[in-house]
Amino acid sequence: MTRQRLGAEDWLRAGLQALARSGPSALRAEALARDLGTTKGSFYWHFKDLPHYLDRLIQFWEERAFEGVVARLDADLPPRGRLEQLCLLAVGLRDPDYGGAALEPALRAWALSDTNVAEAVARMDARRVAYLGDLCRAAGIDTSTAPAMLYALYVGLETLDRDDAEGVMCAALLRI
Amino acid sequence: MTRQRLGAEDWLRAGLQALARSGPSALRAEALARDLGTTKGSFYWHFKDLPHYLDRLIQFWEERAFEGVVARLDADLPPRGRLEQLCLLAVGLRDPDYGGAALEPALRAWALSDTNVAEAVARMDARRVAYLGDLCRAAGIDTSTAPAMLYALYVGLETLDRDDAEGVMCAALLRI
DNA sequence: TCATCTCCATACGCTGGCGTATGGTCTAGC
DNA sequence: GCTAGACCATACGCCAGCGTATGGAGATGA
Repeated sequence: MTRQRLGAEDWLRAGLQALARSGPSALRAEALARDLGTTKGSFYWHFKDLPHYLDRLIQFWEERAFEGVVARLDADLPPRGRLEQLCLLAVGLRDPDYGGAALEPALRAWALSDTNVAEAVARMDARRVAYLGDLCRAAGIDTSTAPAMLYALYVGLETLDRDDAEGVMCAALLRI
Repeated sequence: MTRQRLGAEDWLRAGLQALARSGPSALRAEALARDLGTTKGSFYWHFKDLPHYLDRLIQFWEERAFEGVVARLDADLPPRGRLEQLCLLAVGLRDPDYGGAALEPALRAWALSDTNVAEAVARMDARRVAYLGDLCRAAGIDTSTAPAMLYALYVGLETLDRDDAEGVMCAALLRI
């Protein structure tokens, strides 16, 4: 049973889930209200209007999508170990509370029609590739293509949502 | 100067371009009519309604997205050469008439809210991975992960639309 | 008990896009 | 030139979703 009274964060979580489930067109006040079993009266209490909500939603994602994975890494692992752990965590981890595996593909789709989203996604990509670059450098791996390759592979595996994603990532890591 | 009289195919090409440029929400009769410098009177002459148009659009893409690349391969190249040529062509080729690099990410986004699209994309993925598998087998490459890896890498590079996509794909091919 | 504040429900006007109806324009064939 | 058919413009009714206004329920403190 869900809580009776909702907070802004409930609406944001519901937004990410709806985005992952049905794409950007699901981000509408009345549809989200149906998902949450309430009415848009609550929505417009917590958020000024739809654009403000969407801004908060991107921000909500951006605050979690990087730290959420990196925070799980073992700090006492050597660089190469952390790199491998990161890659396998990324393709394996799926938090259904925040949309699961389909979230980021949907976000990238949303980015096509919203400049703010496009900028947030670009920032996130740059941040992640830079972090992969740091790990590769520390592990003595050539950084000319490896970070971009690992990240593209991650994005592709996430998009395709294949069952053998971990196996494929593993095979790639063995060849680097 | 564009033609005065439009055919169904003009609407389909415009649809793929709009999809790539602005995402699935751009697939509306009146918006497409604006893009083509006409009115929706023409749209509803060529198509019964929006769902029929969208079905034709998926079909239009599905008929071209596989053959369009494979037809460009040199038949007299050895298997490994064809494999490499295919991968580099795929990440390099961009036909702006059919939406360019952003098309397929947008299609995958659209698939989130439309079962028919999801099925078409899944068919296409399976077909391409199977073809990569054939090439790998013929080239004596282990097929347990290589086809899926190359394809995921392709999807990721296409999604990220990086300038160094060819270089990254090249590096991956050298390690297979 | 009562007042107050937080949060939600409902009703309303507004806009934008869908699909239809109807009439206009262009072109081919005669 | 005329006619028929292919193609497009415009106007209309309809509906879904936005944002607002207003009232009501539930908790909390005096």
